[in-house]
Amino acid sequence: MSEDPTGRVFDALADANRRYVVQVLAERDTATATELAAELPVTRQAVAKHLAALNEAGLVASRREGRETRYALTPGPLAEAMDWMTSVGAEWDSRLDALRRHLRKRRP
Amino acid sequence: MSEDPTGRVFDALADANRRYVVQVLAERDTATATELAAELPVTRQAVAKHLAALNEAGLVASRREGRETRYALTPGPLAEAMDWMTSVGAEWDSRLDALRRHLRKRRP
DNA sequence: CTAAGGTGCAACCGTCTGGTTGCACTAGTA
DNA sequence: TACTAGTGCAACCAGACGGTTGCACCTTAG
Repeated sequence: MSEDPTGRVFDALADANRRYVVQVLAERDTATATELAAELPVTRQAVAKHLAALNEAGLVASRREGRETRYALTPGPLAEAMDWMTSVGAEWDSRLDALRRHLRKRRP
Repeated sequence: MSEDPTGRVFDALADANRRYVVQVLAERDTATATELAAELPVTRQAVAKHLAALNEAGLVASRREGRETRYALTPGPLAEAMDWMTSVGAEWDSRLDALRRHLRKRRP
């Protein structure tokens, strides 16, 4: 994979625990590794690794705050990944129409 | 990962070769493993594995045609993956606005 | 100062993954 | 029939991955 931004995003989102972290981070604004570990069936260190992966994918940013490190989303790369999907999806298209209609619903 | 449709899609799209296969399959309608292998720096068997992965993710379907097996896209699951992205993305939002405008451009 | 909560780093382990090679099988073709 | 192109299957390998444990290092509360 190495230097492949889109690939890193997809790879980061491929893990269910990582997706859960992203979801939680989307609801509340920030969270720490230990907080997240409490809601997941894995160790705090495992979560830390996941956060590191998300960070390397550019999806998350860390900020030290006293004795804890809080993480927050940085959604730029996610849009890029979606961009890849839409541009490829535009080629064969018929299904994509349904998708577009679906997106419209969220923004009347 | 096991039984995780969304995860399998993201995982399938995480590999650059696999994404290239999807891209090619989006341009021309169908292709065989050997055809694809000719345009990639890997063996035919490697491509076959990638196609198997894409197939398991539900992104691709195979059809035997005489002595060759042609593959074609089945874009349903891709929309599901995008759905996950949009529904999560909707939470924090500001960046998502730019994305929506971007999508609108493709469909005036 | 001391104790405790929160991190980070490193080693280790089993498993999955992308890739290869080798071989056997099927289907058209000369 | 004999040849050739296209597949499929299996074994194998090195490296990455998700996860764990153990420990040392700050930072705040008593």
